[in-house]
Amino acid sequence: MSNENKITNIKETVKLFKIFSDYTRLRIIDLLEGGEFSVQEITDALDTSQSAISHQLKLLRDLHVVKFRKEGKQVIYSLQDNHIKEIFLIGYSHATECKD
Amino acid sequence: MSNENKITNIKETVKLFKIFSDYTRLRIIDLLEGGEFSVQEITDALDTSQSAISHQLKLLRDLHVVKFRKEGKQVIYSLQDNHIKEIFLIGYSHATECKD
DNA sequence: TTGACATATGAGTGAAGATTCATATAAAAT
DNA sequence: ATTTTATATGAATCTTCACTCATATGTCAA
Repeated sequence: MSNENKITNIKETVKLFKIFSDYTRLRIIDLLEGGEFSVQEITDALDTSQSAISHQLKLLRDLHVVKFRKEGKQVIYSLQDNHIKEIFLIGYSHATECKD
Repeated sequence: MSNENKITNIKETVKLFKIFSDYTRLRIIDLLEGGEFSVQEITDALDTSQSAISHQLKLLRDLHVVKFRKEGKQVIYSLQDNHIKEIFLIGYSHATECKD
């Protein structure tokens, strides 16, 4: 592999890990693990401001981590693919099972 | 599981993912994948200031990601366990193989 | 023991990023 | 049509964090 590609790959990997490296975002992902939820439900569940949640959802949308559908005035979010689920679960188990 | 524990677990997971969410740190980890290297070698390989590298190494040390031994005036670093290697490689392959 | 080299570290700076605040948009209800 | 409810978003603020700069520590060589 070229050095350029190597750099690009590392940078992509950083981007991926960054998704999971914020408390609010990870709680959203953790919640959405369990199904689909409206912004309201997410906001209530995480006890965080609606605005903060919406900003993070925008981020996750832009990164193709979540998808959404509209239902009346509500917007229902869910995880985009299992891809994300997998990485989250692997990290979660590593972080919790293997204490040093 | 209690809610307290859940929160703690998520926070631990965030910490874990944060390790991998910086370009310099990830390059260090990627390099150390290949064996042990002195600070000098790391500094040269990553073309970054010695100070910046040392600061990140301190972080990685504190998080038990790397271990080190002294050899004369040199300090030789290597990865602490396979644990870290695994997560890095999983993230790396997800980030690079599965393009959207 | 003095000087050169390797690494570590505290303080300061700057940039990225997460939250708040105010407000916009859009759909439903009255 | 107007009000209420749900969500989104721009700007400002505040925080986190990575880097630089200066300097400390420690080891070897002369």
